[in-house]
Amino acid sequence: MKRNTWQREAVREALDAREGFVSAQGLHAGLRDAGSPIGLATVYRALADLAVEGEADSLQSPEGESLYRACSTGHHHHLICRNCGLTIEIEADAVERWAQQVASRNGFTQAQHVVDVFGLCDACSLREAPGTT
Amino acid sequence: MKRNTWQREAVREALDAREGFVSAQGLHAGLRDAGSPIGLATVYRALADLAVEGEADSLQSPEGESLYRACSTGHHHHLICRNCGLTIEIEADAVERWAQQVASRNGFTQAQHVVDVFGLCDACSLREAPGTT
DNA sequence: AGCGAGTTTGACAATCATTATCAATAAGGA
DNA sequence: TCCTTATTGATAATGATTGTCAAACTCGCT
Ligand SMILES: [Zn+2]
Ligand SMILES: [Zn+2]
Ligand SMILES: [Zn+2]
Ligand SMILES: [Zn+2]
Repeated sequence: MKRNTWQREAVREALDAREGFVSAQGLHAGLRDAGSPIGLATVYRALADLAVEGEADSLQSPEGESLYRACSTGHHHHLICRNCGLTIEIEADAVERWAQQVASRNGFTQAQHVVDVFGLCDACSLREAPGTT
Repeated sequence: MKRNTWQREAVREALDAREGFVSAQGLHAGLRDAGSPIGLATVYRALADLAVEGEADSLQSPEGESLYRACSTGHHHHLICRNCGLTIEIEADAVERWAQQVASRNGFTQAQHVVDVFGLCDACSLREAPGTT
């Protein structure tokens, strides 16, 4: 049976408190800094569980790290600033349909998909673009 | 200046010979099995270069490995069988436009996107589904 | 063909995120 | 409260990827 521990709750809360995506390492560091004695392995486990249960979204950063984020509800995708990490959830039925179509049209079943858009947010764009340096 | 070595050529050819995506480790193993004395680090470097030069596509497997594949030309996405690795290149202007739109509509610039569909191919679907096992 | 500066290679060490261990702890039903 | 057993966490192990650096090689030049 699944038990309730303060650790799992702590991870859930820490995740909720974040704006964008965080790595397990990052979240653990944050918790430790906040005084929690929670262990690293536990954070990994808790995040993996949350992701399975649908309470968290997960994706791979370009560097290969697994990133997590508290997930509102339902299936959606993300628009992520690769400079400051700002994340915006986006829904796009059109893309969902397209993915299904592409899959079945090619004889594929049990289709899943990875759809994420990375870029520079409004604010960060200004700092990168101006100087034609 | 960039020099031509048999190693780089070997990697390019080995990659062309593959059907789906391969990991650097996998490609290296294959080359070694074929009798080549090429080093692992070199394969990593060659693949990274090919990816930058646009001669290879790269993506992260769900397990976090970097996978590479000889890339025909131009920007496109993939439909990948998560059982046998069969890969189909797909183009979808609609998705490209959508990604751009989502980005700019939210003030993002320099948008890139990750769009891949995973599923079970025709053949693999049969072996997984039948027995309600 | 022979030379030499500058690249590239490759064996091996170093990183680094993630997973496995496993004894100690604590959750929750009886 | 007591017992069973899931969970925790310090630490070791794993495994992919990158860094190191001397030796080998490329290629323009003579
Ligand atoms: Zn930003
Ligand atoms: Zn979707
Ligand atoms: Zn491709
Ligand atoms: Zn298949």
